Amino acid sequence: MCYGFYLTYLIREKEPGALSRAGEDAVRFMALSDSGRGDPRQTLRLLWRGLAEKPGKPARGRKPRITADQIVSAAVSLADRERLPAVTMEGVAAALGVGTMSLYTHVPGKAELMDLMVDAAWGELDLPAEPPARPEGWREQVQLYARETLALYRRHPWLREITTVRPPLGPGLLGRQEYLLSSLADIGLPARQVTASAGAVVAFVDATAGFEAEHQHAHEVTGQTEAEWWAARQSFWEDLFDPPSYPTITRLWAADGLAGSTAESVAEAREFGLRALLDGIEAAVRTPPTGR
Amino acid sequence: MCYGFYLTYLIREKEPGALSRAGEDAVRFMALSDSGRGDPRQTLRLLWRGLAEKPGKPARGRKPRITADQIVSAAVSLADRERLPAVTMEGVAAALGVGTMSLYTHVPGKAELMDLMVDAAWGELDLPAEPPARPEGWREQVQLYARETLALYRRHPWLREITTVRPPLGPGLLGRQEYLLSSLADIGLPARQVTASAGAVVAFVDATAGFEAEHQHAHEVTGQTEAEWWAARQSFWEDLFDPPSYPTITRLWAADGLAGSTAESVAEAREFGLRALLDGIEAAVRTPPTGR
DNA sequence: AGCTTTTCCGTATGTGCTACGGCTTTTATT
DNA sequence: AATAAAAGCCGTAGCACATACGGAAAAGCT
Repeated sequence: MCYGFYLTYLIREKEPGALSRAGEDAVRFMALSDSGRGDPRQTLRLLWRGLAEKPGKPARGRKPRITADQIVSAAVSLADRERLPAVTMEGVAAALGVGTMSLYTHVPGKAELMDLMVDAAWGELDLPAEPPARPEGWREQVQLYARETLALYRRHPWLREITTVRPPLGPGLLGRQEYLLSSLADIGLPARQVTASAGAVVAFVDATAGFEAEHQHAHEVTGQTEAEWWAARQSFWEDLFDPPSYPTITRLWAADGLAGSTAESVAEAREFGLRALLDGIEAAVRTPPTGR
Repeated sequence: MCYGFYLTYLIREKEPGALSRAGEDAVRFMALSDSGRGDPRQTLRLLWRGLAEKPGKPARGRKPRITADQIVSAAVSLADRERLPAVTMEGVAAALGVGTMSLYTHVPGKAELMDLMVDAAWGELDLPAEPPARPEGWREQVQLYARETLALYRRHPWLREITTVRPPLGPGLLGRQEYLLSSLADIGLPARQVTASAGAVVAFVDATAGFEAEHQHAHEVTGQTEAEWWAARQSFWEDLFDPPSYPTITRLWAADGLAGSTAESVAEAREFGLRALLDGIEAAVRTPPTGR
């Protein structure tokens, strides 16, 4: 999750000056869940497999029983249903009715499969580029992004479990970036702040959407409701929590005005925060804060 | 990462009405990296092991060679140096010079160890409760939180790799919540918006700090600089990127005004976003947005 | 000394990724 | 046709890791 500053990458680097040849990438660190090691060229070709379906292919050899697309969507539905740990090469292969190792004919490895899953998911966003469907003001456009992202995370809560510093350069994420940047490009900010504000929006929206989605799915997957989770920890309040040490928590607890379900509170924080963020961006348009 | 709405939990649930007895929690889903399954009681006791060092302990049986604290800090330094995947029970035990299985005497399992690591890390935050060291205005207090959090993530970039919907109820996280809530409790917002704004702040600050930290450490760990990473993907720009399909990205790229290193851009987005968020909260104080 | 309690840890099991290499299927060449 | 070449399929095996189990070792108690 937190593709926060992806756009930063997208924009900044054009320098063709290669350094390490890197036909074989250094083993990428794995965080959250892994994503993209191996030969980046190959992964890129897979990410953009929609294009470049080379037409005059000789097509020799055995006919493939499965395609990369099928593998990706099988993996995605597995993850949708049972979360990321359930996505094993065995499981995906079984879902397709082939042997485990057959997957490796179409996909370099699990990390690359993750990249493909991520980009496929982001590609689902419906962010119209043209006025009929596209909302009018930039605020509305950003809010559409926020809504779509929340819906996306709800459909695919596992998105949150895959890191993306140095994310897949695929059409899905690229499309998202284009949309957001185009929304913010001409509101009157200097270029630098266009990037900054877009980065801030993505960071906030992704974080809150991811959290909310995971929160909701936690119940479905564990079979444990939030109330049950708390109940199992009731001894905390009885034995360990020391009110004088935490006066504000205690006070707010006593005041209680907050009520509502946790889900509601989370949603409120999301709404409130996004509005505040947009207000702040708007203020920056009127009065350049740093005066750059 | 994204402890976003932790405070929501902390405040909302007091209902003692237990549901499932749950001496044995349902297997908790693992996201990002796992955290906390097993008997919550035992984990809680470990989290608060600082207190409750029962004084009149008979102290029978073999003397322990290691303590939970030692295990946690060994795990933390391992993670600091080599990231989360390097934290294996074997590795931690080896660092302490004991057999692998000895760890299980002091810690129920790896998931619980993660919880302990997380709470220990958050406990490092230096957030003074009293005026001498504590800044004056609430904005400054929140900014102090942001600075401290950024520093924390830089020290412990693996924090980002551990999920925390339903996080460990330990002193570290509790302390953080108390600080933030106390900063925002009396600025003039209704209780409900105190929670919302605190949630928004935590979501944003955590997301950006986590991203920035991971970004920086990516280089150190992989040995691959960002430039190298891009170089390995140069073929993307040459063969796959279609400028007409992404006009804004192309335009901003051409404009280039953004310059600076990616690290700078990330930092800018963080600063810009936090300022905007605080501005928005301040505006909400003056003019209740929903009028609740 | 013998008993109890607590800790230590070797072994074994299960899960998961993936390298390897043989096999099958399909097309091209002679 | 017969043979070669290409492409895909997948069984086996190796390795890494968490952890259940159970016995050995150490410390105090009676």
